[in-house]
Amino acid sequence: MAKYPFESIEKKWQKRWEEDQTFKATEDPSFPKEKRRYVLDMFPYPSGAGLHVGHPEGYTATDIYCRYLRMQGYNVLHPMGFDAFGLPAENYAIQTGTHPEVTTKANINRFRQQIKSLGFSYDWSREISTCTPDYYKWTQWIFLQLFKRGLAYEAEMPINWCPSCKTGLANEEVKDGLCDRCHTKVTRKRIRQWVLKITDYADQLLDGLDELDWPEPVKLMQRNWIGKSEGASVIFHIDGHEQTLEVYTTRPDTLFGATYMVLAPEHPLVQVITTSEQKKKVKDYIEEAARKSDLERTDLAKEKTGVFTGCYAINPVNGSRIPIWISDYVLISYGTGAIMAVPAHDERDWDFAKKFGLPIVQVVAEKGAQGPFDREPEYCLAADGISVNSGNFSGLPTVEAQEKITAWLEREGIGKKATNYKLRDWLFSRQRYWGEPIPLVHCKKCGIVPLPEESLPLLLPEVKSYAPSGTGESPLANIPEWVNTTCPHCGGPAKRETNTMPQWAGSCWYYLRYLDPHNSEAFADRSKIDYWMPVNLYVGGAEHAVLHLLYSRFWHKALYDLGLVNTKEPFARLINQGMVLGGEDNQKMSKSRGNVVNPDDIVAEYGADSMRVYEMFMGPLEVSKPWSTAGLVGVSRFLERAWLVSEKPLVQDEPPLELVKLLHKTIKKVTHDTDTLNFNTAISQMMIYLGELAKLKTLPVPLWEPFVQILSPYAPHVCEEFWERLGHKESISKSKWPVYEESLTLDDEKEIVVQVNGKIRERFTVAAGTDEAKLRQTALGLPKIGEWIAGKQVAKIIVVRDKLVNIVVKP
RNA sequence: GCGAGAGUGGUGGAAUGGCAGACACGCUAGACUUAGGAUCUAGUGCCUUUUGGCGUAAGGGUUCAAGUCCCUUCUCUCGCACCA
Repeated sequence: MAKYPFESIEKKWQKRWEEDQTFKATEDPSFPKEKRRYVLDMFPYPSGAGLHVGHPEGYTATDIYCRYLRMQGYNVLHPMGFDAFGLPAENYAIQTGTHPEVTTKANINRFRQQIKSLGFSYDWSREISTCTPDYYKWTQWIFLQLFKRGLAYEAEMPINWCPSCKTGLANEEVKDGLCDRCHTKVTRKRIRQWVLKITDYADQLLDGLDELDWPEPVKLMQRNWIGKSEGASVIFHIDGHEQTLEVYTTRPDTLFGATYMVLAPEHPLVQVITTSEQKKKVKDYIEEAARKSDLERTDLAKEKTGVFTGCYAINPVNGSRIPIWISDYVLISYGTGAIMAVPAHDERDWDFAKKFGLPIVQVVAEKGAQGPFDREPEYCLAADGISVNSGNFSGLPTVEAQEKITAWLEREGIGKKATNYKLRDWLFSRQRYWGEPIPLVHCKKCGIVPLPEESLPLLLPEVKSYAPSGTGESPLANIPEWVNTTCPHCGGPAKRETNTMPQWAGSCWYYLRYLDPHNSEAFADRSKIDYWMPVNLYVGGAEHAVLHLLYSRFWHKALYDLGLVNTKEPFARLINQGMVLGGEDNQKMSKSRGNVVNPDDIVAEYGADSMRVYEMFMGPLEVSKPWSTAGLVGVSRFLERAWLVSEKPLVQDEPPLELVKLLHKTIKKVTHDTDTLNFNTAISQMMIYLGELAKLKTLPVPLWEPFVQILSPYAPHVCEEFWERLGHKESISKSKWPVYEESLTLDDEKEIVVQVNGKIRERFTVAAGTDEAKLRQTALGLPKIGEWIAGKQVAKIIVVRDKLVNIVVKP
C-alpha cells in the first residue's frame, strides 16, 4: 500500500490551526462553570537531548481528551510551557561558557518545534517559561508574600549537601542518601539557608488529600511523607541537674518499661549532663557521628552503637534511676531528639539493650497470655496488648492505657498529648546561578528587608563565571556591584541575598500564570482564576509524587489563605502516565542504554497521526509499556487503510442496517472510552469498524462522516483532510461530537451459551430478551445437551437472560 | 523490614463474577501484483485423529459459574526505610 501523503497533510493543517488560532481559549462567560475544563500537562524541562517518545504519551492523552471535550461543547484551556531554570543548562555553561539563557532558549525552540510537529491543540498564545523576567518577577512576588506571612525564614543549620552539584538539597530531593539528580552521596553541611515553613501546612496538606481524585499510591506517598503521628510528650527529671529531659513517644502506655534514655549525639543536653569520666568517650562518639554520612547513619543493617553519658534520669511513674545514653539511632531532627527506650516493646531499643546489656522489663502482654511477667521477655513485642507491670494501669488494653497514662501525666504536669510529623521545613535556597534571585537584602541596621514589590523583578545579573564556589555561596556572591546595594528601608548600605531559588519554585504556580500570562499587574487576574480553576485534569509522571506535587499544593494553600486564589487545592484530578520503556530491553529509556527513540524519526517516517495513535494503542495510559516500532506499523496500516477507504466513491445511499448498528456501537464505545481515557480500547473498536467499511465498494456518507469525527481527536491531521473533502469549511474540531442511538447499539439476536456443570457444551441463537423459561426449554431440547445429561439427575438450572443456561447435574 | 501495585499466547494487550485471549504485532499457508514497510483470504494458547481434555505465576477456598472475590506462597516493579 502506498503511504498516504501525511507529510503535506500534517504541515497543511498545523499551519491552518496556527493561522486561524483554532485552539485559542477565551474566558467566554456564555459557558457555565460546568462546561469549562482546564486540562494540564506537567510542563517539560527543555533538556539538550530534545523530546523522547515518553514525553508525548501524556501530551497525546490530554490532547485527545481536550479535542473530545471541545466537540462535546466544553470551553477548554490547554496550555503548554517550559520549566526553564535548572542545573543542566548551568553545568553546560560552566563547561563551555555559554550563557544558560542561550542554551535554554535554543532548547525551548527545539522542544516547541517538536511538540508542535505532533499537532497538539495547545493555546500557544499562553506559552510561558519560568526563566523569563516577566515570569520570575511573580515567582519573586509570591516569595515575598510568603516571607511577609512569616512562611520563609533564614536559618543556619546542617543541611543535605550534594558535593557534585555543589548546592544544598531539600529532604525531598534526597533518595537513599543520594542526590536525586546526579546520584552522588549526599553529605552534611552547616550553612545559612532560606527555609519555607511547609510544616505550618502539614495538617492541611494531609487533610486536603481526602477530597482529591488522585491515584491512591500518590496520596499514600504524600501521607507517609507528611508522617503524622500522635502520642505524648513526657518530661523526665535528670538526677543531679535542674534541667529536665523531654521525650516524644507514641507509646505512653509503655512508660513503666522505659529502662534507659537515648539522646541524639547533637542534643544540647549532652554537653550539660555528661560526667567527667565519660567526657572523652562521648566527645569521640559525637565526632564520629558527625563524620558519618546520612546513608551510613541510617543503614539499618549496621549494628547499633552508643555511649553512656554517666548521667541518670528518673522514670516519673516508678521513680527508678535509668541511665542516659547517646546514640545515632536517635535523630536530632525528629520529635525532641531524645527518646525513652522501652526495649521490651520496640525493636530498635531491644537491639540496643541486648548489645549493651541494659535491663528489659515487659509491660505489655499478648492478649490472653498467662503471667507471671516477672522475667526478662524472650522476644520483643511491639504490637498492642494488655498492660502488665504497670501499677494502676495494669490490665488495661493498649489504647486505653495510652489514654489513661497521658491523662495522668497531664494531671501531674509532666506530660501531655503531642503530635509529630516527619515532614520538615522546605530548604529553599540553592547556591547556584541559574535560578530566581531571592528578592531580599541584608541591612546592618534593619536586618532582612524585602525589596519593594514595585522594584521586581530583581534581575539575574551577568556573571563572569558560572562555577559555584562550593563554599556555600552562589556565583552571585562574586559580583560586588550587584551584591552591594542600598537598604530599601533606611537607605543605608546593604547586601543582596545571593542564594537563588530551587527549580521547584517556578513550577509551584505555573498553572496559574497560564490563566493570564501577559498580565503585568498581577500574577493572574482574579476573574480569570475564578473562571478556570481548579485544574480539572493534570497528567504527568509519578516521579513528582512528593516533590512538585507537594510543593505546589503548599504554595497554593498559602495563596488561598492570602485570598489570592479561589480553591484550596490546585489539581482536582491527577493521572500518572506510565513510562515508555525501551523496546529491546524493557528498560527505562536513557542515553547511556542507547535505547532512546526519537519522535522526530517516527514523525518523519510514519507521520504524527500514526505516532499519536500508536502511543495510545500501546496499552492503558497509567501503566509502563515497552516501545515497539513494529507495533507502530500496525497503527500506521490502520491510518493508511482509512485513507484507502476515503478514496472510495462517496454515496448518500441508505447504508445497510448491520453497518449502521456497528457504527452506533462504535460511537458508543469510543465516546465512553475516550471519556474515561481508555484510549487503547477505543482505537481497537475503530479498527473493527474500519475493517467493515473497507469491504464496501462505495462509501455511504452517513457511515463515514461520524467515523471521521470520532477518529479526529486521535488522528487530527488526516481527519481534518477527510472532513474538508466531505465538503466542510470549518475545522472538524469545531464540529459536534456524534450522538449514538441506544436502540441501534443493541443486538436483536443473542447467542446463548449452554453449560453442563459450568462447561460449555452447546450454543444457540434467540431473539434478545427471550424469557428464562423459553431459554431453559430450548437448552434442554438440544440433542447434544440431551447426550450430556442422559442418565443423570438435573439438580439445578441457572438461566441468565441473553447470556447462558447452566445445567447442574448429579451422576 | 514496612507499604503499594502488578503477574493472561511467541509479543503489546482485551475481558459489569457468565463464551479467556477482542484489537494489533509476529508467524504459517494460499491468492494477487505496477516487488511494497505491500495488499487480500484462511489459520494461529497447549495436548489430541475426531469426540474431547487442559489452560490467566503456584497452591487452596467461596460459587451453579472465578483471570475477576477470599486465604497462603512465589516473582517483578515502585515508594519508604532506625521518624521513637
